[in-house]
Amino acid sequence: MDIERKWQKKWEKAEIFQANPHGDKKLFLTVAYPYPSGAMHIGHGRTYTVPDVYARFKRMQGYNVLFPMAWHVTGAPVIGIARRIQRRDPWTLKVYQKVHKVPPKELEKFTDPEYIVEYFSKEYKRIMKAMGYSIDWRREFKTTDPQYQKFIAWQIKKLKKRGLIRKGEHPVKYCPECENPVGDHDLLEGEGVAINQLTILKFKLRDSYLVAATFRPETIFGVTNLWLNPKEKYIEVKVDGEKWIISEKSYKNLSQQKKDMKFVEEVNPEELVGSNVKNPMTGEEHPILPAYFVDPEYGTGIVFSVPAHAPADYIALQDLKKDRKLQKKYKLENIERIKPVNVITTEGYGECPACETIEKFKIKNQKDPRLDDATNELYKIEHAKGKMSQHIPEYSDKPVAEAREEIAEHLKSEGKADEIFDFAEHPVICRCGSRCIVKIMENQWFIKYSDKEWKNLTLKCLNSLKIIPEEVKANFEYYIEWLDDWACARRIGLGTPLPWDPKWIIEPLSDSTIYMSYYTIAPHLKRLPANDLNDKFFDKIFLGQDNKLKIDEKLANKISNEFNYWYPLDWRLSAKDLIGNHLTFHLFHHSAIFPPSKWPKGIVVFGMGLLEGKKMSSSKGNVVLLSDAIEAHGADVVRLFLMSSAEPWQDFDWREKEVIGTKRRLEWFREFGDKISNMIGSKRLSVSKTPEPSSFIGKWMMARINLRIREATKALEGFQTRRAVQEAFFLLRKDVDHYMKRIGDHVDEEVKDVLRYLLSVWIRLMAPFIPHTAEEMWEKYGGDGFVSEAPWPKLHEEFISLEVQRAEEIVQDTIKDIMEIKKILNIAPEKVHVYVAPDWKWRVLEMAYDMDKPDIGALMGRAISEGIHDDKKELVDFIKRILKDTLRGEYPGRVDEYRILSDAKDYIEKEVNAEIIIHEDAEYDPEGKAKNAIPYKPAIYLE
RNA sequence: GCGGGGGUGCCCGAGCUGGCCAAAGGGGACAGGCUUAGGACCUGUUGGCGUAGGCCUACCAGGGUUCGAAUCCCUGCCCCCGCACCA
Repeated sequence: MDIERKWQKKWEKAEIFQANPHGDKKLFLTVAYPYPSGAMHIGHGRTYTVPDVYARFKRMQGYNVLFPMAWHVTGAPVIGIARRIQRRDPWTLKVYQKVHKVPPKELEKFTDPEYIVEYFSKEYKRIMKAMGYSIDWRREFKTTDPQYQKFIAWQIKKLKKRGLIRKGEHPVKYCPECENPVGDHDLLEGEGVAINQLTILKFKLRDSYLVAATFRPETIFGVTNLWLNPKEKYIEVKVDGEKWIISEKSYKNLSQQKKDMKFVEEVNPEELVGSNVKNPMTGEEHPILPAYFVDPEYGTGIVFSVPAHAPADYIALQDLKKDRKLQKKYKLENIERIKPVNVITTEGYGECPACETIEKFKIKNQKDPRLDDATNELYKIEHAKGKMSQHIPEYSDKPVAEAREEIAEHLKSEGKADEIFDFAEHPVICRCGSRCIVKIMENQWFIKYSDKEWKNLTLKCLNSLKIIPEEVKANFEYYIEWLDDWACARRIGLGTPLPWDPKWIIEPLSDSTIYMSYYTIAPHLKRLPANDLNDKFFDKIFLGQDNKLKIDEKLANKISNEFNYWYPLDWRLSAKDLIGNHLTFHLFHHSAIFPPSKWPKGIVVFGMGLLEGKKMSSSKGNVVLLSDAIEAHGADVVRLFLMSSAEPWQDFDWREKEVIGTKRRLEWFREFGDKISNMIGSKRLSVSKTPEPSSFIGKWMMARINLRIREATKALEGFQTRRAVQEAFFLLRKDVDHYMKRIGDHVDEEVKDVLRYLLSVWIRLMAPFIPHTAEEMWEKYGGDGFVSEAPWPKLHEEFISLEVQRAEEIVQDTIKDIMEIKKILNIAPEKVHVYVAPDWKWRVLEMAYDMDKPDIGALMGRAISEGIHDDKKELVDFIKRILKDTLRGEYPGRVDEYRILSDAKDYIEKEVNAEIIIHEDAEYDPEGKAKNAIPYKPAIYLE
């Protein structure tokens, strides 16, 4: 732990992560800046470690790397949090005490939203430093800085000038008590509940209308009656000169959507029951009937009944038919005569799909909880596969999905229908305790992502960049296509006011689309008065316009040059769930504001974090704080674990047990360093000198080291951190273990050279992942300067010889074969005879590889004609054998098996615990085993 | 519903441009070494069968292409994620 702090201080003092323009190999990467409303947990740890690892890797490769960080403090959540803290809301207090571990003294100050973000951004910064991130902190800013606000104002004005901003209205979740729109985090109940658009159909009753809300306007042709709940209160309201009858409970919601809606009087639902209303489509008369399943809060509290297609309607009708008392009470007659009317034909269903569904689900009455499932199932099937039935005028044979739209449009245009919004589920309750409603926000500002031309430009931008992983590209395409106009301003929260309509605050996703460019100039702007940073200034800096500025021209040129040096952004990293908004906006805005040469060049998308297999969630307390993890295991362990347990775009799972396993492996690495340095003496690591061993195993080790360099480098280039760690650590470790076993105690100069080289390479390969440990070892074993600035291990492709690796495989396979035979025979032989394949077998093999499609006949023919081997029986047996399983893949080339095995003789003897006799000719072969030898697979005889 | 991604050995997870895949790596379990019995560490085993290095059964289920499929195609079942004004 002290080691980690020590190196963090040294880095800071040496300013090695401060990036200034120089040289032409630059790399600029950013990761989504945090919204500091809570403590940093291990999920965040992964998010910020990935870019750090990549930044460190690229720095070692000689790039001038810029990795900056800032704080996204714009938005509403902290306002709500502060309010709840002030109110001493027990749930909020508990979360902040127990989950975010805020000390009581600090928590007291959390009634100020600004303080919350200040507290947590400090905390974040502290932990980011403790994690060893190679961030250039000079560029730090927060999104409420006056200079940044100037930048945001410039950006949004730019869009407005391009005609990409418009005004309109928009439905939102709204708390009438707080008089504010509410987000999911503001809710006590009803998180994630969607807002649905419903069609309302007007059924005329005398001089007023009963308005029924529905998702399925197309079923209007199958209406048999209307339902209302006689236990609830109903009222008459005036809308646009019309009289509507709705439930009292729906009034609150609807009155926020129909601005001129006025309460007129209460209506007794009991008196309505039994009267007839007129169908707006067909003009038929339908009776109003009582039903208790009708939810007065949902829609309008009035439902029209389509018993053929709605299970609830059907069962309610059945219930009513059985209930003589109720019929009598409301003087209902001819109830029996009401029959379901089919309107939709769906394959697999008959005249009355609702009846069939009721039977399938075995539903007894309208109080059955399974009724929802039944309704849902039928709804989905009919929507997906249903067609309007033959007898329906104008719409017959039309798919339901189409007919639905057309019918609603048609009725609306005739004034017989309207639309409203409602929550998909009730209730939705604000943290203040009151029920939320859907409110139509008027005069809302929108960014016009629906603009066709803009979409095309953005698609072009998308096609010009690299996306990791590639699969999510389809996702981007989909979102660009699908994205509609975005409400880009809010009435509450921290942020930048809209320049032309300052009572609106620019919404947080809209103010973080091109801010990466801001990092490139942030250090300078900090020292300039915000008022001097007008639009002309940004036009000059970012777009190269030749403007007269309030600030010194030389300085402005310098700033502009720095922007041009760093931009475009090479990599943007962000989470998977932000593809649909932030990342897509990022592309939209860049394409609208910057020329193609400044468009982003790459995007990396992250997965989520799991904790012991369960989804992490701060609000549920299911998190491990990053600071606790560092405390318990050390930053390098946390880093290594996070990087090795999953690729960035996959979900990772924090399992304490495996974290501890990672810790042990890291300790092993440190100890291994000591072990090696003891073996080779305390000489300097050989960074530039590459050994050239002459022994097989030495060559093999060099091949493996370089193979790992190659693979780890390739993996890191593609942000495959897990793969890189596998190669650079686990697999290399396996190779090294093997090498150590192979050399036994023969430590000669060659071995020392190889080990010195190995250690030097290995520390550097691991440095991006475990920078503190790597620095410590680098220093200890005599590396030059910081390992963070050391050159990335150079790949010597020439060492990666297939032949050398194949040779070692022969040794290993031979041992394995001997062991297997020993096991089967259950004997402990004194001597093991090993026979290598004779020359003629190699020649036949080469011949076989030479042919396009080797078969027995052709091979035999050629072998005989060339007189390769006299014994035809042996020849044909061998050919059969190699045709069966040897001829696969690429021919690795002929190897000198005798030399290889002789070279490894001592080792093999130790492994199999018997004397090894290697035969080039089968001069001693009592059981005739030698004939089994084939290339790469010597014959074996135990005695 | 729309869109995206998946189903691999006890668990996690690689492989999935077809052959060297009974399938990397980790975890767990078992056995042995070490040690004061423990912890840590090291070694080995971890689908079945087998008296000569082999055979059989396996990568959700079913079908197909191929000399050959975990890998390609079709069908079905199941799972996960996003769908907005929320960072």
